[in-house]
Amino acid sequence: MARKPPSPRLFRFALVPMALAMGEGRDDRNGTVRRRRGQKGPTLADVAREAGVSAMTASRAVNGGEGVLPETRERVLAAVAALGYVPNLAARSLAGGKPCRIALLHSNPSAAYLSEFLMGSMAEADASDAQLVVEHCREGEDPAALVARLAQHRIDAVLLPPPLCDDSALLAAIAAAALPAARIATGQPLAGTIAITIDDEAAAHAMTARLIAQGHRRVGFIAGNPNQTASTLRRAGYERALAEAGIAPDPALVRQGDFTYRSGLVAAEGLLAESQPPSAIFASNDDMAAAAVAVAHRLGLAVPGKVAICGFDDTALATTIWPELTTIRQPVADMARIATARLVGKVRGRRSEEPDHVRLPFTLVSRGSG
Amino acid sequence: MARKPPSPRLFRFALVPMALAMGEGRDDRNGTVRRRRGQKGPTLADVAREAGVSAMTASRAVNGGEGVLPETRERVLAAVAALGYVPNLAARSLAGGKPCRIALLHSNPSAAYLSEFLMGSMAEADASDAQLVVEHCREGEDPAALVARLAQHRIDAVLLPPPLCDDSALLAAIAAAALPAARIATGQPLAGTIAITIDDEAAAHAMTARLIAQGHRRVGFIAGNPNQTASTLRRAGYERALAEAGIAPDPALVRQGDFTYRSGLVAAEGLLAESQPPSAIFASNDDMAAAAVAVAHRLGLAVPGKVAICGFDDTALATTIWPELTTIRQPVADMARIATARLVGKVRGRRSEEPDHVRLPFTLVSRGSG
DNA sequence: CTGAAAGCGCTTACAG
DNA sequence: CTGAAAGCGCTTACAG
Repeated sequence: MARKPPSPRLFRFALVPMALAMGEGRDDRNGTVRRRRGQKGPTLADVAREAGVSAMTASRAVNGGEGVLPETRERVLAAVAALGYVPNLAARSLAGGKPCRIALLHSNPSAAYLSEFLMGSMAEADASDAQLVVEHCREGEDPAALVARLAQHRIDAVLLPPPLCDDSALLAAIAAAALPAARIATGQPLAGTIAITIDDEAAAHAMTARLIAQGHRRVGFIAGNPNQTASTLRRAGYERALAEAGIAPDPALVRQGDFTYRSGLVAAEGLLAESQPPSAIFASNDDMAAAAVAVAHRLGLAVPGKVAICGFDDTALATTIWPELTTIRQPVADMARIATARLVGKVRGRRSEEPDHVRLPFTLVSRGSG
Repeated sequence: MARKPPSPRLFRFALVPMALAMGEGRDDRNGTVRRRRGQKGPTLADVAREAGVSAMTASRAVNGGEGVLPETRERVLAAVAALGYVPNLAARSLAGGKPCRIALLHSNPSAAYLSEFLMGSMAEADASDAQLVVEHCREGEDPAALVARLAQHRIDAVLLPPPLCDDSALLAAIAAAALPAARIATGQPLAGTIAITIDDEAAAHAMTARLIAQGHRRVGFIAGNPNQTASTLRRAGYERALAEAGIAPDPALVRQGDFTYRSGLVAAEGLLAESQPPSAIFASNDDMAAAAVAVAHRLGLAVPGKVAICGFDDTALATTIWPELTTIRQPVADMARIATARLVGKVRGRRSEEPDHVRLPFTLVSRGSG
């Protein structure tokens, strides 16, 4: 016996609730409807249904929750937890319409610095739904060409770790392109760009003062590459500490380095060959300090017994060699994280009351070398 | 005089072409239509219009171009170039429905290795439209908890650089979760997982054979941490080279290290204190080789004059110290790139005829130390 | 405070 | 070989 077709009215009743039950009116009842489901986990719609609200409200609750009744918000968050909902970033960024691509420009691939920097940047980019792109700048590359390349890649902002943070030609090209930029660890913040630094002068002062407090009166100093503005600040900190202790600066105790181990070798050899050699050497970075340690050992000088040696940066090398280096640690990952967050804010047009220049605290790490 | 309303037919004609001319039926003629444009550059639709094809065809031409007339393809590509079109990754991944999140798991943050690894992985992830997530594994973390965390983050596959590539408990948990994994630089490829390696045995053999060819008969060896399978292979290569040269192995010339500088210091001191010290030392990594150089210098032994010293890995340290280390370079970035590409292929269900184990060529880098 | 609708830019079925 | 339509999961305007 043939079944009677349902009346139009009944049919509609049967259809609507089912569709609703399936979620967002999707039609799963027959094979004629095309489906394409990429995501494995639950979607916002699933969360909304679970919480008994609209997708909109669920979205609002998930993102900050502004303008949502606390009670509603709780309900949505409970659904999120129950379902194990994780937002689909692609959908979010497509719908949001505010893509944000940030380029990390680097020329001097100091691997240790770069990897810590990347950790911070990537974490922040991930959290802010921004995309991080790493761009290597070739030595002496034309800044204009570089900036053109960035435009081609739809870069919205740039992260400039040292030494690029102090490259004035590059800075000018970036400014000309009106690209937001964040300079990390520069010694010379500029108006119009974000600068995340530590107080290099204060850090160098602290290290030198510590040495003086230990009784050292002849403290040698190995300066960093003058192409980095932080070098000047470190030297200024050293000189101020000396002055405060009433120690007359001795030009013979200051040598120019360029941040390389080689330059540290030369500088330390010079310092330790002085007729009145220093009893302590403060190098402007760890590579040069490590070189000083090597020279001391070669000369049979105990470290720190005969000569105390301190570095700056707390790179991997500081804890690789023996004795391990007393040095200054910068919170590189945090600096990168903050710089990235600021840039995302700028790109997304967030109105920020925060100052463009952020100074993070450094740490004097006391280890065996001095 | 009032205008006559257009006939229905005319109206439709007027509407359709205008909409087409505006692109994809968007209606820009009055303010009542809501717009929301996130992207700054041209879209695929713009390219399609410029090339006089449908968006579909433009899409096909842009992606590989399978099943598109060469001529059509050329036209689309010309439009891409003319407009400076760059695909919107968010849209692509949302529509593609094949999101791919790859986690880079690391426990031993050898910064130099990690940053080079990241460069390769990020570049490939970017090109493949996959998302790279960096996950740090705490020392002795419960593998099951880690894998659960990965699931929570919707990770589709994992990248395992050393030493995690050899962590059997972790490997088991990953296998249990059916997560595709790529092990990089493991000494022991396994069925079911991707392994990207160099031939550690051959590399160590080459280095040792070179030393022997230089006239060294007493070649010391500092072994690596046994928790990395590559350590065994390096030692095997050293022993084979000795055997091939007819040199009887001397147990006094082999010391156990653990890849740290400290362990290299101890091993080198032992080796050089032998009554018949080696004239060359081959350390299983650069940190230990650098330590050996330091010990030699402290003992007043010229490097390589009195004792030649070689390392393995070509990390930043190899070119930081003086003399610079002769060592073996692994193409870390390429290894990471290939591993990432393979993983993306697996996740996207690409049928691959390629073997699961890929061996890349290494390079013996000859520098000043030996 | 909450929701129905449209849309982000692209690709996947499905047809020709 | 090519295309019109639907849909990916989410958010933005716009209304209540």
